[in-house]
Amino acid sequence: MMMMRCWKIASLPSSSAIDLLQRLELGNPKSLNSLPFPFFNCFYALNKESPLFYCQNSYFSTTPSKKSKYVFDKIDDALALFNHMLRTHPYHCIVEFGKLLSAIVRMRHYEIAISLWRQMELLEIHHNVYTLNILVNCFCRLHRMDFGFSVLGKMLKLGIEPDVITFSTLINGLCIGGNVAQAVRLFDDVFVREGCQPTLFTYNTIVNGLCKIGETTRAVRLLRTIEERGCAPNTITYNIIIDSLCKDNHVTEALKLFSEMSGKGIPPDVVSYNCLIHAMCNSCQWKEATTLFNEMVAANCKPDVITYSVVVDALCKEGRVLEAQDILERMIQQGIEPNIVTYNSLMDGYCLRGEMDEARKVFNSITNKGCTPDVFSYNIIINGYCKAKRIDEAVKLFHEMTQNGLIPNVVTFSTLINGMSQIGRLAVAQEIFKEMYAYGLVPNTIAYSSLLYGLCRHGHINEALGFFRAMQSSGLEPNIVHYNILIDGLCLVGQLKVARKLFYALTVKGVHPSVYTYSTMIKGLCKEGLLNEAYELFRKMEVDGCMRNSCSYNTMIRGCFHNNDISRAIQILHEMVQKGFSADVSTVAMVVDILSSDSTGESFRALVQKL
DNA sequence: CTAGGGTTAG
Repeated sequence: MMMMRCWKIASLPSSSAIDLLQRLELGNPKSLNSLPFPFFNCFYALNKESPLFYCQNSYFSTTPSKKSKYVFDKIDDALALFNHMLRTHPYHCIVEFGKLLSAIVRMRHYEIAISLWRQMELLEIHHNVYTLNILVNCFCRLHRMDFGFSVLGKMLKLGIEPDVITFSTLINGLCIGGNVAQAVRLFDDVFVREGCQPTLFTYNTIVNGLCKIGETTRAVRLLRTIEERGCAPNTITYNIIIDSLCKDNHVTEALKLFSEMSGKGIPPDVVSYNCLIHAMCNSCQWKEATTLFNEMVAANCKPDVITYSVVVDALCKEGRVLEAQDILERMIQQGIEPNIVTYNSLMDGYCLRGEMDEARKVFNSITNKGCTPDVFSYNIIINGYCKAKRIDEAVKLFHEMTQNGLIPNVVTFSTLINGMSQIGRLAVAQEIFKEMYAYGLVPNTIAYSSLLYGLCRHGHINEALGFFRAMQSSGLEPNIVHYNILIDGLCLVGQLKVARKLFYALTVKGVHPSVYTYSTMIKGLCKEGLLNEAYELFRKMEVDGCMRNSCSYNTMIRGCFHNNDISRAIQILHEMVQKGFSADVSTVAMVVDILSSDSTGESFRALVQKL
């Protein structure tokens, strides 16, 4: 740590280091080592633009400049400072306490910030609008809007007038909880009816809320309203909408807004480019992604760790892990250190290819690279082992993560449940499902579907139906994946009639069948020899607006083979090839099987030759 | 003190 401190100071030009210290009234660098007693570790930054000044085992005896803020690398250091401040009499001014609370909030320790806030209150350290706003924000982040609004009441009782930040924070809280309608209502109440002046922060919060619930069109309308009201949108306003348009697959519109902002003199930044590059990479438009990358460099927007991580992730998802490795090396050459997200993407890339030993190598090297595996890292590698049917290693890592102080989440549990379901260890899968509650977690739709899948796949259809009803009683709305699993499970145990009934009831339930639903139903019908009905459904699905994919064709062709309708199989095979799809492994296996059989092989060959 | 971008499960 000592070395690190020296490096930090040494990395500053000496004149600016001394200047910095003088502004902090801490004397010259040497005096740091002779400070009275080890106390706390903290970074003390003058402001965003200033270099960080690392200060270990020291404390500040004087009040630093107004713009300064605390940056801690450990929560304990923040607590040590707090305790120190409580022991100092008379107390530090509330502004200093506010800065400390704000540093804790930046570390996302909302509960701790609330607890310190309460301690201050008990010690009759008077809060101001700043510390009250921080408290509001903490409750908002913890999804406790009820308490957030109580703080508003408290402010009024204390005679402290809530300001635009108080309301913007509350509006943001409502948006975070998906309660955008209420957020808009609060906005109208405060800023329209009461005639308060919203800031761009307030508008951007609403724009973001609308985008996050998929109301991008409304967000664009709000962008126009903001302009009409004489408030100039900024880069962030545009970035929020550009990102949302990209995620909705409206990349053309996103690009339109992108050029619009430049035209208005609102400069795109690294975030704007990252959103667009992300969209291009994910849709395999590599040429466009490269153009944007070069453009951003030319526009003096330096690609950052997120830019490179986006590219690494997209390459990995395409199975191009070696190219991803190249990018990773290039980013290091450019002086940008990969972070845990970059390594997680790379690791997942190997997992997706089933190359678990390579994935493990990445996992094991994370610590050496100066990063710490997080819950994502463990979830990714656990999933990799589950998919590779190496369940023991998955379980071992689950225990390892808890030993390392990481708290498994719903994804961890769902992954393990699915892994156990896949290999038929249903009792264990059910145990893990129950274990979730012990961790204070609430299973979501995916957690339910993981176990539902196991029950169905292994023929426990009645248990599955009961479990499905339990999910509904818990207030979760079933989606198409649940129905796909149930329909498949019903077909598997020969309950075709029930499966069919469920299939035709989907639209009434307001759930749209997916390509997979059709394939499942077609497979089920073929299994019971109802080839004509299956074929009718195969034709009808596109009429109903569900485009056939490779899986649909393969399922239908296998169904034909299964029912010995070779000529129909060939007809559909022909159509499939014309559409640019190809036979999958099990279809090819069936074709090979038929070709090698004496009875049908001959006629099959004859028919194939006619194609 | 309030607003934006990248990673995981069915």
